Amino acid sequence: MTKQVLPLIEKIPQTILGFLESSPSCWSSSLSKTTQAHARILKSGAQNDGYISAKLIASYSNYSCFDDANLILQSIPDPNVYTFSSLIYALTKAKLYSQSLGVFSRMFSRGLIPDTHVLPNLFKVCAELSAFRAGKQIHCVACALGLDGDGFVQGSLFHMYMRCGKMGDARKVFDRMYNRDVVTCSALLCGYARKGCLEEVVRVLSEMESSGIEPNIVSWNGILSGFNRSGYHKEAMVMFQKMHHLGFLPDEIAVSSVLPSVGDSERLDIGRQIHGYAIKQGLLKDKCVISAMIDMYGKSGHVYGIIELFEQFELMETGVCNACITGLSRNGLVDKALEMFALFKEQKMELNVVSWTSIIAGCAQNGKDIETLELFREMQVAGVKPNRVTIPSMLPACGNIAALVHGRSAHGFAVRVHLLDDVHVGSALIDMYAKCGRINMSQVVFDMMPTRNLVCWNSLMSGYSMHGKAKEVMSIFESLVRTRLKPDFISFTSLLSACSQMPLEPDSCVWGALLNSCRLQNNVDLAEIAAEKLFGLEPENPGSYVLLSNIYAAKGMWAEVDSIRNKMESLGLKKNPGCSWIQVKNKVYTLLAGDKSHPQIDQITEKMDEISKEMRRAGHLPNLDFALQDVEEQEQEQALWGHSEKLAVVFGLLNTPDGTPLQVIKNLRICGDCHSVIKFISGYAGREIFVRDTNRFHHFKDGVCSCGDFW
DNA sequence: GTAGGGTTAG
Repeated sequence: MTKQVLPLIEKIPQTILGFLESSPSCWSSSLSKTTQAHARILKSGAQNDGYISAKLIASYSNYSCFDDANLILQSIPDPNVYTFSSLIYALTKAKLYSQSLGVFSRMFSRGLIPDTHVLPNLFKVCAELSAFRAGKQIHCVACALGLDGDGFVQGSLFHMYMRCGKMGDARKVFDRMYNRDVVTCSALLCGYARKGCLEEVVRVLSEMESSGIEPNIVSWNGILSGFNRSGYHKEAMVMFQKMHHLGFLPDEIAVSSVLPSVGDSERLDIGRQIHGYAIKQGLLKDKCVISAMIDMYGKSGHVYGIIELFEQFELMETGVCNACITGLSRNGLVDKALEMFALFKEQKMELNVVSWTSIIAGCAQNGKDIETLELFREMQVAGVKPNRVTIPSMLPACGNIAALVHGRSAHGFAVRVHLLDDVHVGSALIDMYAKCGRINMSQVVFDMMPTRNLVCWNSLMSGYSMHGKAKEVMSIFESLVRTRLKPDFISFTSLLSACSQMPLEPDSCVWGALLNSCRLQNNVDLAEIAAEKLFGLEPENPGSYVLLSNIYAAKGMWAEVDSIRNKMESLGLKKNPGCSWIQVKNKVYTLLAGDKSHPQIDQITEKMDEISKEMRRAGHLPNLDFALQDVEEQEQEQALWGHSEKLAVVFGLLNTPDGTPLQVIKNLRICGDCHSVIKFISGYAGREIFVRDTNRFHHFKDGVCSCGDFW
């Protein structure tokens, strides 16, 4: 019997002592033994004894019967610290942290004083919940009770502050600890590395040396992983070299901890040296080393490195395959990545959420929007549950092609699995809704976020700016300035595109905006200046040539139009073909400008004729300023009717029930003629029509457009 | 009954 139990036993009546002296199996060898013991206790009237009830609580908790345990606690008229602490211990062990804290607060409010046994449990709870304030309060209680010199209390307290990232508090506890060993020192080293404090790391190392505590491989690996995980790449590489220099041979863990930093710094030279070292030490059998090495080559743009390592590694291991998919997509080889992914499926490889998210992100980042959505569906069919990384990876694809239905269902999923607290998920939703024309939903998502970072604010501002809502952008910017966050380049870009002060050196975006205003104002002279700047800044972008040519064409300056066309030809630049997308019944259809091979072309032409006649009858004439060829009027008119956004809208009219809103996206700017035709259709056909072009949103309703005919 | 190290997805 321990010292603590003996005084308790002296107070226990004789009948109860009988239970204690019987073998432990009588209490807790099975749940039924516990229930039997419970029944006997109730019969003997011993249930109100603090120690006996504590043992019962511990036994019930052992079988996760926390309700029974709680009931016992509540039924005792006069529970003691030991009774409460047995439940606190059990709940903490079962990771029911909030409940554990709840029991503690009940205990504390009854005036019971925590002891050196309860306190470590409480600090562990605070550590797991990152509940720094609660932890600090309990620390104060411990100090007031004079219990903060206890080794266990100090150890758990130190751990709690470390987990909460409070290095100052952790260090104060550390300095008072008498049982500092290599384990505690390693934890401290890792904590400082996570904060990027190279100086502190070096100081702790020298303190260890002077107090005769030798750092081991785990200490070094902790330093490496700490620096690496928080993005201190240079520091991670410095410490890797230092460790090697001091004679510690980096092992598998050291190598896989430092390689991500090497890749992020694009230090292919260092990466190759580590590769050589890994071969020499025989570390290339380890799956983490292989994946990290593949990842390093991928980040450094060395595709052959990826393939070579992948082919050398004999095992088909999920992590290694995932690293390959990411490495290939990162370097634009998304088709190759898709090919590999198909092969993995064929070979019945175990594909996890990282595998699916990797290929989904690869597709989304390489313009394969439709594939992205298909893979997202396929993933769920395969029984792999998307997570907080998958959702923000696939949402941009929904935004790009305005696949509102898919975006909404991803939103619904995020709600069901409680992902809305995540800033990445939130920002991606804000962006998706804005691009799908639902800026109000963007605002709703933003308003409901519990915490917001700069990306969330920027997404909302760029959303409003895309919708031409300058006032809103400015008022959001003002609110942003009132927070602790600091607006960055992106915030200012949204603000600038919404208003026109300009404290920065104009870049291609600004000159592009100016060129577009010249088109609106028919200002050829200024347009030529802006276009010249753009030709210098982005000589390979056909957009600025086309825009200037449009301005000439609108003024009937056909010689200038020709000269621009010749210039483009001599530079080998081609006008991007006009292309629009529309979603009909969950499927996205692509329509190309002037495409006469479309299966429904006859119906489309017929419908267009009908609309054209109706328009003429209503007094609208086609706006030939936007026809870009110097040809006869009738031909020009036909070219206008071949514009992809008109084709898409008419296609939508034909293939959806009356009254269904239509959603179209265009890869170029919408032309003025299309704008007035679509405005007309929205009234004539009674449809709400959303058209998103490369930089603006147009919401047509009852013959009017949200942009006020100015874009 | 406290306490240290790894890869691949945004």
